[in-house]
Amino acid sequence: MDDQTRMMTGLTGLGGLAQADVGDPDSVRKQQSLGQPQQDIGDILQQIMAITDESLDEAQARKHALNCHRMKPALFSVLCEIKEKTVLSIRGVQEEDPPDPQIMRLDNMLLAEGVSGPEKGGGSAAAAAAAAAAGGSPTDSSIEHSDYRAKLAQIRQIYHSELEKYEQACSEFTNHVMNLLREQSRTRPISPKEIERMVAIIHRKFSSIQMQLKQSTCEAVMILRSRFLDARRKRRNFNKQATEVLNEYFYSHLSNPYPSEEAKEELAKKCGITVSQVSNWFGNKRIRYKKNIGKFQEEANLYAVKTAVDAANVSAQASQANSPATPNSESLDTYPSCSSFRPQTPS
DNA sequence: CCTAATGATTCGAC
DNA sequence: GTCGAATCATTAGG
Repeated sequence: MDDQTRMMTGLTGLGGLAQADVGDPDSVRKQQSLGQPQQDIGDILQQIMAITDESLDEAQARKHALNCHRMKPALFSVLCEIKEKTVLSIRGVQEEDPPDPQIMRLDNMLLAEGVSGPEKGGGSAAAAAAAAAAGGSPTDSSIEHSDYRAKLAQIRQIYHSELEKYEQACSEFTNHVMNLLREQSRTRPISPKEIERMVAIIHRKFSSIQMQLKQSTCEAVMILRSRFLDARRKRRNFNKQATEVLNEYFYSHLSNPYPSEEAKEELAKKCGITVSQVSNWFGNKRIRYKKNIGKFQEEANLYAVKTAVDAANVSAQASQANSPATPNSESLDTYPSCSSFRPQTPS
């Protein structure tokens, strides 16, 4: 008990850590059970206290002596343990939290947009598809496309350079702190675990900064995208030839105006538009025709005649010697109820 | 400027 | 996935 009080008086003024050290019943028990080495510990602590009053050279020498002391590792680990129990247990509770759903969402979006991930990846492909669906002349869509791509590349570049900056700063800072702590661990009870934890704390801080970057990048992409989508709505009417081809198909298949995938592809190629535009066109055409058959009567007759003439020409060429060409009466049908679709046209 | 036409989008049903 | 239907947004024509 004598030594205990001596230690306590020696320690007064060391601050919170020292208070905690002696206050912890565990530490008291440990120190008491050490028996003889208590003397050594007391001495060491006295010496530590005295260091502040000494000259730099003296202190340095003393520090070295302390570091070489046989009891140093034991004392060090005890102090680390106590510190662990008191201070760090409070701070280190919320570590290893699962990946933030928000940051995962942001990551996924950036990946999907082609901002993060492999160079010139899916994002530009998506943009290409969107641009292709934009319609109008091919030059127009490619202009929009390249515009979008350029803007996206710009965002991408900024994102990556910022990210790199952050990562560099993070690793620099981490190294700095680690070196500092390692250096200090020679005179302060700092366990490797604590250093590890500190690194984790730093990384958390930096990743929260990264999340802000990701968030603002996502916003930028969204704005770009919405602008692009707005641009997409700036439609162009199809050219006359394309409309003609589509109408021809529609009125010659009036009984079943549902082109197959192959037929759509064929029409798309002929008209210089995309398959989805062909689908849109037929969707619109069907509903609008059905809504007002009368209005489309004239148009229907026109195309019926046209296909009839074409068919007549073809059949005349094909079977000149065969028989007196019979005009294709079916294709002249203008009412869906009368016309019957069959794949009779020589293709 | 008003209106019809038209290409694209969205939504619910299948 | 496609389809019909309603709707939006732009274009074209008067």
